Amino acid sequence: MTKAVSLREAWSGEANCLNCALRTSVLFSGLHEPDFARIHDPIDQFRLKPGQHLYLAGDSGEYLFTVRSGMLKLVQYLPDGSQRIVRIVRSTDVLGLESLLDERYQHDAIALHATEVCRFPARLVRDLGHDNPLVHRELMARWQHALTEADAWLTELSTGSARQRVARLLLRLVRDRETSECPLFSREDMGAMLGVTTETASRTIAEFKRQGLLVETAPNLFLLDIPNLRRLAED
Amino acid sequence: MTKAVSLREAWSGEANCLNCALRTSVLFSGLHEPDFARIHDPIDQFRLKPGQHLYLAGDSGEYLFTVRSGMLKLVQYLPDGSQRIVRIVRSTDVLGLESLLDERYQHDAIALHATEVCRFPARLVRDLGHDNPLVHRELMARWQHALTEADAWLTELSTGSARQRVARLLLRLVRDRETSECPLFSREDMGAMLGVTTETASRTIAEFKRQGLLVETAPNLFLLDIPNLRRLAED
DNA sequence: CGGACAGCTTGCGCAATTTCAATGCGGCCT
DNA sequence: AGGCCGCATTGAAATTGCGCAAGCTGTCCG
Repeated sequence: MTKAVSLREAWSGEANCLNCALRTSVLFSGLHEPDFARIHDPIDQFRLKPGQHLYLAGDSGEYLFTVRSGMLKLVQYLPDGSQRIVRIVRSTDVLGLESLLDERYQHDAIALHATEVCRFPARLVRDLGHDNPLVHRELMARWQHALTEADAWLTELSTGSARQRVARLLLRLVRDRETSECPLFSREDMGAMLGVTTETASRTIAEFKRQGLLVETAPNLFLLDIPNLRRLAED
Repeated sequence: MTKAVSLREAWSGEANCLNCALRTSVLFSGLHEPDFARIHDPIDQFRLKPGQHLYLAGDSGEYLFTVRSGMLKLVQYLPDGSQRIVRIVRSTDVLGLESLLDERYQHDAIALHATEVCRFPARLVRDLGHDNPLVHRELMARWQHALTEADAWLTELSTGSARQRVARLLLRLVRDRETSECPLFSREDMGAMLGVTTETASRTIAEFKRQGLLVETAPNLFLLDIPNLRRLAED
């Protein structure tokens, strides 16, 4: 099944940006009502099931996306076929910035959970960013944010023992969240995020569960013992 | 010795941007002669000795820099004091993009070799990027480039065995270079780039030398056996 | 010249992680 | 119900990289 078909199946309607619930926190927070009149191309929304991809590395990127809900992974591959997850994006995050430069997508973007996204033509965002200083600034901020995230993955999730990395990943997943409840994903994905094997990820999670640092309230939904995990992460 | 004093000592004059040898490849490649008249603030140049820092994480960033020659490392620290080098920047690269957003610098920027940089007030770049679409685009391209580098460090330099990482680092250092000769840096820095210990970096380099994959033509200057290193890196 | 010093190298034992393989569990399909 | 499949888990052996300590080399400096 090709990507186009796959994404078409995920189509869930046209967005009404003016009344968007996320409007204050997304890319277009700098727009005022008159600006919206300039949006002629339709803004489509999509609903992705876990495992479904939004785009693949090398696709010619003519769209940016913002995440309304859910979570996606950005994956890169090595020549030997091994994969590394270089970032995860969640609500209000932006994907596909590289399309603003007419570049092809750098990663596979694959949903980890059920996910909703809005799609913007790159040309539209380029034009808006051109004329509207707030959008321009917001774009820079998005790029900087992605960069900060990437750097954090290098320092926090690619250094130290497996136990430390897992602890840091868990803490990162609940940061800026109201609850300390946290949906996890497959052990294989965790390994690919942390640069360890699937088995090590599994063993570590299992060990945390035995030690009470994690409580599994539902399949793959965990309650975290934040203070103790933090001690583990920083030590 | 404070940063200000340190940098003042490194001052090496005011730049003549209009006649800059790197003008076609730096941030301002989109500027035409009349634009340069708008540059009122002086553009200063600095010469850094190895180990000297350009700025430190947390400094309030009012300047961007471009590298004229040499090499710097961008370093982040973990709470436990361990450090990780998240990027290296070289000729024509830009540092301190975060200052465009009034953010504090995210890393320590420290010279690895003798290094020359130009310094631009963030305000100047912001204004130019505002009015000149080419500068605007160039800024986005710089951000994207930094992001691509960060992702490559995650996939290439933080995955696989120590031998593979070292090989990939070496290859990366000579990419887009005319020669396969390559100046290295301390084993400690190599370790911090690859997420391994100093000893492991040392052992691996020593082993490569014994195997003839590296020939040390001068202290810390190496000739690479690119085909065999590539085989090692990809396998 | 001698000594301190810093950085590279190396040896050795240990701990962590990988690798390969087996087992178990739950959902899903027929 | 039975069987299959994907995924998590666990075990055991093999490997890798770490941590610590010692030796080595070249430089700087008195």
